[in-house]
Amino acid sequence: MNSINQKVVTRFAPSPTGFLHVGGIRTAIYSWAYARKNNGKFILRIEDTDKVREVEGSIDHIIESLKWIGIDWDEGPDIGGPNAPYKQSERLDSYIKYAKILIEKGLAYADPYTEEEVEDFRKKAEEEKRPFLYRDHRPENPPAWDGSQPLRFKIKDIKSYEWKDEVRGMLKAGPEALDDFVLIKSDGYPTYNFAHIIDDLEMGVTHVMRADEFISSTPKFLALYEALGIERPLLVTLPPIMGPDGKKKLGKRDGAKDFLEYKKEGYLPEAMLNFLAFIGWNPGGEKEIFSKQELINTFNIEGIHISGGKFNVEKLDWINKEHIKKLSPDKLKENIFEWLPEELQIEKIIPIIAERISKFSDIKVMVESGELDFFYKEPEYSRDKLLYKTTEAETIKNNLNEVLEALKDKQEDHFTKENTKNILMMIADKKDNRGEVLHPVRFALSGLDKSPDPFILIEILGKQEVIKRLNKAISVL
RNA sequence: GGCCCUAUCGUCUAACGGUUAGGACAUCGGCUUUUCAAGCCGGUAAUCCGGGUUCGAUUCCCGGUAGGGUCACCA
Repeated sequence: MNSINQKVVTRFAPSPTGFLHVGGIRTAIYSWAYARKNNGKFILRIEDTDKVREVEGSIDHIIESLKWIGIDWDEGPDIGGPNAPYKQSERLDSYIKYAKILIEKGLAYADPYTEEEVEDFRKKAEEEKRPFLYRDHRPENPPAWDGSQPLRFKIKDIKSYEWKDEVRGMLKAGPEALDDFVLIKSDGYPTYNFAHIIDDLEMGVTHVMRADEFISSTPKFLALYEALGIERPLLVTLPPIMGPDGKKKLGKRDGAKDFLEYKKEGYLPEAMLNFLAFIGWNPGGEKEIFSKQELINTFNIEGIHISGGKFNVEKLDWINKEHIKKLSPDKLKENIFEWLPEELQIEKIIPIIAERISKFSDIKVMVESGELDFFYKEPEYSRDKLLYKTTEAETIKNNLNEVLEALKDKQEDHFTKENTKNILMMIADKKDNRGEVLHPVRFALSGLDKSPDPFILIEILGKQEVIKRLNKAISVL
């Protein structure tokens, strides 16, 4: 077992079969956060042993996804490291080396069957509602392995296993979980089952964090560790992230999208980090908004959950909003301007937009719905709307005139939110109904049923535009 | 079907034998500078069922039920 003083080494090992979705990202977050918390090492390794399913460009896409959310690694395919290479397809010599050791020990043998024959065994087992076990068909005198057949691991001791999982506690499995699995495929590449064990060994990985679908194959891994006489890393099983129905594990098939889509939708990477970390882990307190550094400082294995959690978009939006609020003025401006059309890039509107969005793509919706038009376009006035809940055009007209009178002699720099609020409220409070002052002013300036309050509108539009619009509105009445 | 795992408000969760079962999101209601948003205040809402163990079970054990994972020359 690993001594307590050993430096923590974790890894994230995706296969380049397309994009990463939130499930993969979260696994990466935990491994990374744990390594950072313990001043350990985090490795990125690419498990590209399935050449058929490999998708061109995946590695770059994976790296881009991880970098966006703020995960960094100490060793990896892009930056190298003492255990290079970090792509399994380039580590074939290692697998062959260990395969030969197993052959010599009489613990690995060539599989003489064709794929079709094995497939028939499987189908038969399935029809009989039995689990498929290759070892039921284990050949008595297998040929010498020449690399053209699959090399299988020979399980010498078919027994029950019991092991400790750092999250689940003691886990067990019957002998049915053990089978002669393929070590090296007929194309010369190793299987995941074999390769990851060799790599973890050579790279000194101390904690293997992965989702719970690997629990059932753990006895096979355990048998392999025994056969090789090697110390195993600590096993940390992560709970699944469930799909929208809350039942099935989230997968690409049921809506799991490319993680980078969240970037396109205008989510903040630190919000994604915060949100994802909290599906399946909780530090125990009531604090929910965590910065990257706080997350690293707080992360622990004890807080990892056993059962799965659902991906809740409403909660994500809330967390994102909380992170937007924490943005520095410069950062906020930078982010918001990125989403605004040229003519709307007015610094003064940033606070208004910021309080109305939960993610930056909401700005796009606001722009498209014309909600922001009044900042640079004179509104079209409707008499009915100006009248609001009264039918007394004279009253409204008088009120608007009163406001106009109060404002027109003020200096330009007097047109602040605070000042105009005092002026307007003083006028409004004299009336029976404050809305008969506030609403027409707001509408005269924005032309919208729903808009920010009249005071901030005055500040943003400035003296000249305010006077102009008030006059125009009065002329309609 | 075999093996394995899981089970607290609608959702994410706190509780590590003793709490009026707490918080957050969502929802509902109220307040403010009578719109909208935001903000603030408040409400509704949960221990899957049945047995044990115990003075006492959300918590420990067993069974049921429901859900999930896995049974590839995929990872």
